[in-house]
Amino acid sequence: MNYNEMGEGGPPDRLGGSTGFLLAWVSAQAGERYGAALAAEGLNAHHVGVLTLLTGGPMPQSRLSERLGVFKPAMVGILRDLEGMGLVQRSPHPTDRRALEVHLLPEGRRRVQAIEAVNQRVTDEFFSPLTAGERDVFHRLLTKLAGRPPTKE
Amino acid sequence: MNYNEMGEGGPPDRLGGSTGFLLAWVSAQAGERYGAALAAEGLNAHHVGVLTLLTGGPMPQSRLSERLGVFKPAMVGILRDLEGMGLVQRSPHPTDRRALEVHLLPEGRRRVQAIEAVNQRVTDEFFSPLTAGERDVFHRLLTKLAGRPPTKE
DNA sequence: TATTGTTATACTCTATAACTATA
DNA sequence: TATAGTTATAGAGTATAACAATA
Repeated sequence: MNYNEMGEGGPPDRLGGSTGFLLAWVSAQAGERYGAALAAEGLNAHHVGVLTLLTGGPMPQSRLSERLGVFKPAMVGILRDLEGMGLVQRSPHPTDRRALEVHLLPEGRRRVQAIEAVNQRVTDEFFSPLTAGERDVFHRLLTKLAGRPPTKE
Repeated sequence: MNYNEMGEGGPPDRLGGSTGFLLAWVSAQAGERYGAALAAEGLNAHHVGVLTLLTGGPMPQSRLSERLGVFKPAMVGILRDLEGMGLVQRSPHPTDRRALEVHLLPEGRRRVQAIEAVNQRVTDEFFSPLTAGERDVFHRLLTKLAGRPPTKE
């Protein structure tokens, strides 16, 4: 279902009453905006996922696949992109010669900061219908639904 | 990004702090559960969208495509499915001989009620981490984000 | 000339299989 | 025998093109 094309003003009346449907629709709208902002940077969600994970330190390619829920063949292309942009580097794993360890290059770290700025801007715009207090509540409720201990951004 | 495979307990730490990411992750989880429940009924989101829209009365095929944001060629298959299940019927449009008007059959109306029961059950389960009051708040905040006048389920 | 519904086709994403080189 | 990374391939899902019938 293409929630983004379902009408200009919002979801159809007869479907918009369900909380689950609303959740899907709002999330699709947000994804559309984030995606467009990232595309302007030449990146997609996969790229951002990899870069963000690597801020915690280098990681073998196989763990990146696991952590992001991306199949290994797809990860090959993602890393080729990022390496082509000079954002990451693949180097031999110190002990396992089958594996490649993926490092975040300085340019990649700068890009992560740029992404965070974009994220902040899009978030501020997207959640502008809510007051600051409402945003906190929304974040807290999402955290509860995600089944994690509540932590604030 | 396959948000459903990103770990059993929740989104990765380094990504889960952003409200936008949390929204995408929670929505993907919900979609996964709704999708599984619908699949057990032999339906998908497109089928449900069509059936739900038709509860308001018959509609030409072209308007169904518009309202659901589904391309016309895809709608052909969706309606073939639903007609095969005996849930809808396509009949000649009274005035425009190019068009086909799609009607909800009695069996289709019963199925809509079954879907609503499934929806209610999955919703209750999915939002069980929230109190009743929190669910209302969540629904209201989603409605504000969807840019519609607040209406309750 | 434009629109409805259809078929045919292309393109993107995602998933699986199979191969190599290691372990 | 199993795993890491790769290539090749298959499959959904989705978008476009083109057509016949009608407006």
